[in-house]
Amino acid sequence: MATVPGEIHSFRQTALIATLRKSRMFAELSSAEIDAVADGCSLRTLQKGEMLFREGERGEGFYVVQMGAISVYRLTPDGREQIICVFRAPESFAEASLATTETYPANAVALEPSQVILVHKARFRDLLRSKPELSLQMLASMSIHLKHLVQTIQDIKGRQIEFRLADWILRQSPAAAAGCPAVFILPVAKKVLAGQLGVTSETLSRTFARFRREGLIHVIGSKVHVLNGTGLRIYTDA
Amino acid sequence: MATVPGEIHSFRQTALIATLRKSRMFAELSSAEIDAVADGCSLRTLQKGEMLFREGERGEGFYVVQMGAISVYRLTPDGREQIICVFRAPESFAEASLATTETYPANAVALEPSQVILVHKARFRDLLRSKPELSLQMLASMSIHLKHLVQTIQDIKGRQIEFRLADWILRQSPAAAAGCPAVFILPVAKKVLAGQLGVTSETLSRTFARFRREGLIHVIGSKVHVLNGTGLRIYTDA
DNA sequence: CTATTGCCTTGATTCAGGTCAACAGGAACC
DNA sequence: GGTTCCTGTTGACCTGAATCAAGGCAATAG
Repeated sequence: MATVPGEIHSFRQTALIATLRKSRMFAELSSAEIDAVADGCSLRTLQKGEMLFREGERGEGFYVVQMGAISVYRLTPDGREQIICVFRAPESFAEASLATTETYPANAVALEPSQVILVHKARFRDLLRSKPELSLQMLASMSIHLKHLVQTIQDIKGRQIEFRLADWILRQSPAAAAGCPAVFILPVAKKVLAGQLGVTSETLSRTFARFRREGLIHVIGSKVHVLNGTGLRIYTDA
Repeated sequence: MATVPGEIHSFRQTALIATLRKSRMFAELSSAEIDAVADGCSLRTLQKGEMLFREGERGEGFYVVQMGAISVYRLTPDGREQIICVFRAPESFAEASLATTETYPANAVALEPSQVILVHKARFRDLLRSKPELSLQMLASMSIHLKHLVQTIQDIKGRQIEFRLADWILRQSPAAAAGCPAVFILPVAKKVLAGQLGVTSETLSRTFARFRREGLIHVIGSKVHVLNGTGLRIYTDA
């Protein structure tokens, strides 16, 4: 992108490369290969609430989150937003835009101040042609998203927020899942979490309240105390 | 798979190659390349109701439908089946199994007597390594599925079967979508269609009944007369 | 120190769609 | 012929979650 003189540029580049290396897709590349990928990237900084892309825009490439959190969502015809997935470092998303000339099928917005790495389409395609192994990584990455989406579809129909919230809580805190009391901080606003779980914030609030009433958890602001992980299990097993 | 002597084998092979050529993924390959792909394939014939694979099984590769219809679905914890997608010739599915060592994340069953081509994983991966362009096709194919799933998630939450059914009907019959009266045959049993649309068969039945009462369609068995496509539009636009 | 604004909680009400149950028409089979 | 099995239709009822509406509580702005 913008040419930045020496020192700063190399600092940026170092951070960028470190992120790429942490991402699943590029984890197994050699230094030289990562450098090659990094050359086809640019960095974008986003304010909280700033859009990264919108549904219908031409895809420029795919993204790797370096910092912050990006919510990918669609708007239902009646205007509500259905969050498809929230990505954090060092996850990648919108890989699909690589393969087709089509436009992004969803919107992406920064939930907090964020930095994302844009991997430019054309340059990356060139790279793919010369590095067939890379394409297997891409396929793997996309298949994980596919699986995730399949899971989401299931969850949304598979009834009961109790289930989904209990499951989500236990995934946040391995200790709690093991049965020990534990505390963790909500990584996103409750409003956003509600979106992720596919319900309104009112419903999420009520479900937290129910868990609290049953003595399973204790919520203070964004701090969640899991008092009885085993009790939550009951919901997920149901 | 099983070696079949001369004539029959080559007949099979010809049909198989014809199907591969029609599939989006292999459409742009040369004859020699398609032959190479076909060498890594085997054919499987399924009775109606026969399982192709089950959730949790090791993925042997991905499939191209040659004949019939395959329903890919998951079971919700309470035992209902959520159909993810129904595939017909010459669509391909389960591409995701190529990239990872993981197991199939869903079940696949033949809705009618069917034939599918199994593209073996290991052999196809070898091919990918030597033909990087092929991997772009793969990526494109998977991104279409991704997009489809995103759409499905949206539809399931995005309320109102009226919408989904009206939309589905209009997609079955371009003529009806254009506003002309038209007739078409349901490609699957109503029960299955209900699953695809994410509702019970009772609800589907009632929705058909409503459309009938409103004079939009007329259903006799599996024959659907669209009387007023424009009227159906109203639901989809809402 | 008050307003304003955004986020969260809680209650009352509504409604789409699921569940249960009864029944009708076919198709396949004896 | 009758039986059984299967798919569809329709009705009665129930329920999970959305919607509407009213506050509460912080944090920031004036």
